Amino acid sequence: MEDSWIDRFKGLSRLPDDIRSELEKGSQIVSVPAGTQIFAPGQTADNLLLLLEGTVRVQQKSETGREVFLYRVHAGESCVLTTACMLAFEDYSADGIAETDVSAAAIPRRTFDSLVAKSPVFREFVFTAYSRRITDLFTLIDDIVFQRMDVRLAARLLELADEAGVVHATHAVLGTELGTAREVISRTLSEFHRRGWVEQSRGEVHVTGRAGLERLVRSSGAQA
Amino acid sequence: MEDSWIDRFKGLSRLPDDIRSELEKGSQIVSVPAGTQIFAPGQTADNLLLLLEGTVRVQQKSETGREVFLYRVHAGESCVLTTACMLAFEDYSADGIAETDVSAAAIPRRTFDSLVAKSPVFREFVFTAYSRRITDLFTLIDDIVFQRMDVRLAARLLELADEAGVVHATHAVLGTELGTAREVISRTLSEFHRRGWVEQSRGEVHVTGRAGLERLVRSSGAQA
DNA sequence: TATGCTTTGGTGACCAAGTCACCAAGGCAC
DNA sequence: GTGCCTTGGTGACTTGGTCACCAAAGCATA
Repeated sequence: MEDSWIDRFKGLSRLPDDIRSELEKGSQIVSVPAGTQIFAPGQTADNLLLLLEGTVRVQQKSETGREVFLYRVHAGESCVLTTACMLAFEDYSADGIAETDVSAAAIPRRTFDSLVAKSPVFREFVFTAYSRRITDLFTLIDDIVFQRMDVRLAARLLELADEAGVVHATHAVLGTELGTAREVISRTLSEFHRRGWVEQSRGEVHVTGRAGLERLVRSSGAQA
Repeated sequence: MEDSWIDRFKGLSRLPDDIRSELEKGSQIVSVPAGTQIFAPGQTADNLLLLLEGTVRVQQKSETGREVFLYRVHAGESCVLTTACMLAFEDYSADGIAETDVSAAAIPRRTFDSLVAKSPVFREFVFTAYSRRITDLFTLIDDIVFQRMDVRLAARLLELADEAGVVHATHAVLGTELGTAREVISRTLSEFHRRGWVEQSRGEVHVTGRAGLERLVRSSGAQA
């Protein structure tokens, strides 16, 4: 019991024993390969997913066919917004895609509902996750409206770079992430290159001047 | 009992009698004048508000000092996103301002928590409200990223016009509503005027050619 | 290995929108 | 009335998004 996945979630470790075991028995661990569509518009979500490994990218298809990146769910977080739709029996308008191989604890509607009813700790966990997600959305809107593209791109590069400082993404992908066009990414990256902050090769960007990017991000009164 | 405010909320009318009376006894009707700040960042929300009369505008102050309009709560709806913060004991990052005189049923945290625990119908009400709000935010992001300003302004004018077709708002206010600059509103309105769709006077816009605005909105594959 | 297709990235021209600086007219307080 | 503040208008300029291309890199396969 003491090695349960439950302990990977800060808000859940305080659960009393009876609730813990109901949660463990009433849920199951699932694994899906990278690229899997985890949920999609028009398809009712039946499970709340708590991510154990990997990342899930949540985006929305616009009426015009293009896509907007909304947020990314990391290990230790939950796809909590789907719960609204689970309990409301409404369709979700965004889709979620496994960016890497993913494993997660899947809590079916029945278990979820029962835990929300029984456990104040579980309720707090769920609403805290909500609150964080919603705040993130607010910040996203703020960024889109007021922040310059070069600052947003710099921040995103720093966020996506691996230990070696390499970002594995095409210009087109970076474009969708930031809700802009590929050309804009190309132009901005050329500018970053000119300043000696990045090197480019096909499908990846090497961050060579973290400090410069960081200075740019900080200079715009930005946070995180 | 049959004239209770509860019946103004579709999702609540199915509440069983014991829950209904708990809700009525555990909440109170409050009224505030137009312009009141109903909740603000850094101030914990203590009540879930169910709006009976009036409208509340929810916006966020950005780091740069400017404001982004997020959404508007109408009579018959709830400021449900504040519940996330109520139960998560976290601060809300947006502020809510009464646009008109407002009356609302205020449900304190204690009552809210107890109802969520006891009543599946109440849970569904809450999560449905969430789901709608979140979907709205997604649509907003989509609009901001992909929709042209003239289309967005046209849609907003149609939405804000009273029965006489008059919108009471300065260019600056319309600017914040759409997350753009006053100048852009001025220019776009001049263009609408040139096309005979609106007349302007200080602090208000008269919609004289609904059909034209509607055509513009429809032409861009927009909904609602 | 040559041939062609697809993916990725680069570029110039153009348009839409945000920013800046400034001015003019309307309304209000005194 | 006089001055002040709010509201709206305008031109010049920058940033970002769109469109139409093209070139180079990778890949399949004949």
